[in-house]
Amino acid sequence: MTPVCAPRHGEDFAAAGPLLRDRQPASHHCDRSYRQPRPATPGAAFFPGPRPANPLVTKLQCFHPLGPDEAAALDDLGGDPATMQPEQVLVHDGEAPASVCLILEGFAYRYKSTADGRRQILGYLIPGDLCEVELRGKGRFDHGVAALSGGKVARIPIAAWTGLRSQFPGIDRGCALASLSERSILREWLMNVGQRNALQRLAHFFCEISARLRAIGHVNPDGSVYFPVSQAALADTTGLTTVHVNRSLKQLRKDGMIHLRRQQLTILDRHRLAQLAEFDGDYLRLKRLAE
Amino acid sequence: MTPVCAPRHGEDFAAAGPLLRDRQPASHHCDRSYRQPRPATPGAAFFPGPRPANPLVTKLQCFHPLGPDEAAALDDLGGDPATMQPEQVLVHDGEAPASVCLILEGFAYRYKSTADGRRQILGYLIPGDLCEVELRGKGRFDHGVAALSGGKVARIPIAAWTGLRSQFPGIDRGCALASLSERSILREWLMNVGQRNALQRLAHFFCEISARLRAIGHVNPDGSVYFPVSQAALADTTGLTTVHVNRSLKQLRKDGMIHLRRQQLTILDRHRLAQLAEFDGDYLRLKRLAE
DNA sequence: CGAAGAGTTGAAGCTCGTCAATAATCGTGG
DNA sequence: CCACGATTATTGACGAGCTTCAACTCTTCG
Repeated sequence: MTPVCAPRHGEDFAAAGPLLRDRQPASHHCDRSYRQPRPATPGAAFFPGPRPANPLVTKLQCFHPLGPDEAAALDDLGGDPATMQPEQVLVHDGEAPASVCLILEGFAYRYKSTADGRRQILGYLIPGDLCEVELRGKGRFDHGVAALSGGKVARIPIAAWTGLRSQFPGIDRGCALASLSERSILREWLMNVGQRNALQRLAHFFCEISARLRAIGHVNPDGSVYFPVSQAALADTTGLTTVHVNRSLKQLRKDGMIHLRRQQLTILDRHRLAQLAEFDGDYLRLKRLAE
Repeated sequence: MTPVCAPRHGEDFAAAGPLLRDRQPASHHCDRSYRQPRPATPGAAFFPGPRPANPLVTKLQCFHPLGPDEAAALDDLGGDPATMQPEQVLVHDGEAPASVCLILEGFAYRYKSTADGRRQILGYLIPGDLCEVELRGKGRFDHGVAALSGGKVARIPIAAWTGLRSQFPGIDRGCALASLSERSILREWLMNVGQRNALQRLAHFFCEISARLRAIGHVNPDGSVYFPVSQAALADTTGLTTVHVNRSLKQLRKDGMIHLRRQQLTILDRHRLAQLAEFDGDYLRLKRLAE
């Protein structure tokens, strides 16, 4: 836990562009937010090649095959993607948003906070992930959603989105399966935080997020993945403190399991890491897991 | 955690009736499982009055009003309710059951186990709760479900159940809302285990389960509720050990917050308990909360 | 370069876990 | 109705994992 009210230095989504915060006084700071993350080693291409226009297509196809018309419909969704900045709130706790929120680039996270500012991260949203309104109309969020890194989001009006889901059964089914996957992840996280020690919790999270990133093709040629998760966020994810996260990471590094530096995560020994964490990715329900 | 392979001394549901275990050698032990729990104090009526035939109706109405035809359809579901015995497995981890499982009496729970026998309880099923197959056909469980106490279950064939949901929109919506409630509970549990201390975790769980039981009318005249949850189960729910649960309960009792004895839980000071746990029942999404 | 954030480290302490033994309770059979 | 065996609850002593506090270093970015 980290005793700061989440989201730290949070900004309102609606007031994103012009609003400047004391913490980020520079005027074109937001550039950073949707720039491709810099390579881990100078010169190394960050992503294998040009990305498909709509990561949602890639993501849904991890769960259910889409027809060409369905993929086209999703591509047409577009709208104007907005940039998101680190710690910017996408959905407030208690809000009933009028739109569905699609992550195009970067990471976001769901969270809950305690009165004294402790924060629990409830899940991560990576490119292609949707932050849906639960059941038309009725959907008050019982948690918040915020950007973890800079990136891009698309806001899709609820009407348009439900229309799309009802019109294209493949999309609908893909989303339903993705939603089940999310619930399975929640259960696994509860297991993680409730029953495993610090080393295992971190190892499990690394296995999971790397599987998800691989599934949507977000792997660098050298096998590393973009991982903009600070140790403070790791702490709030695993129910530990930053200090203990730091020490546990040191251990994992010493044991040759991972390499984590400059927002680049490399899993050096997938087998041992999974064994330590008792990780079995079946619960993710991904059709095709890279490798 | 409790280092025993969950479900402890588990029995197969299919082989329920005749199967006897070394641990329970007596031949009519199963009597206990579907008997009404005995009164906390001799002579006290356990339930206010005769219960409605189908607790599912009561439960769904906590989320969405049902038409008379819909309630009638649920009543007709019936089938032959089977008795369940404590620790009997209702759905195995990894199973793809052919029926939906409705709890009629008693408590059940979802769980996951580690290799070394530690167990995390992922949620409780109380009368009226359904253990649905997730998405027709595809539904392999990534966790197990077992009876916590003795009770009764009804098995509803998937086809009949999906038919019912598609035929009656009120039922369908009620179930969808109930499912959202379950997910919200999962998130709240993650928060609980990740960010709160032992006292708070227990307090929060008591607040939650008592709210759910009140919502379906399972309250005794004296305000107590049937609570067949052993300290070992509480430990596996909260990610603590039985010893520490025991000490924390002692503290809660000393502070005059709860009374817990012989499977009867009374919340003596709801306000202070909720305050300690930072409990706000909104996430349960119950339309009418008793009181 | 300088400031701010993120990561790292040490020392001390507290919450919670482990081990182990005793007491209370429950269900069953005599 | 009481006694017995098994499970569950309770307690003490001790130890470990994790937290807290606080300082320092490294990285990032204007």
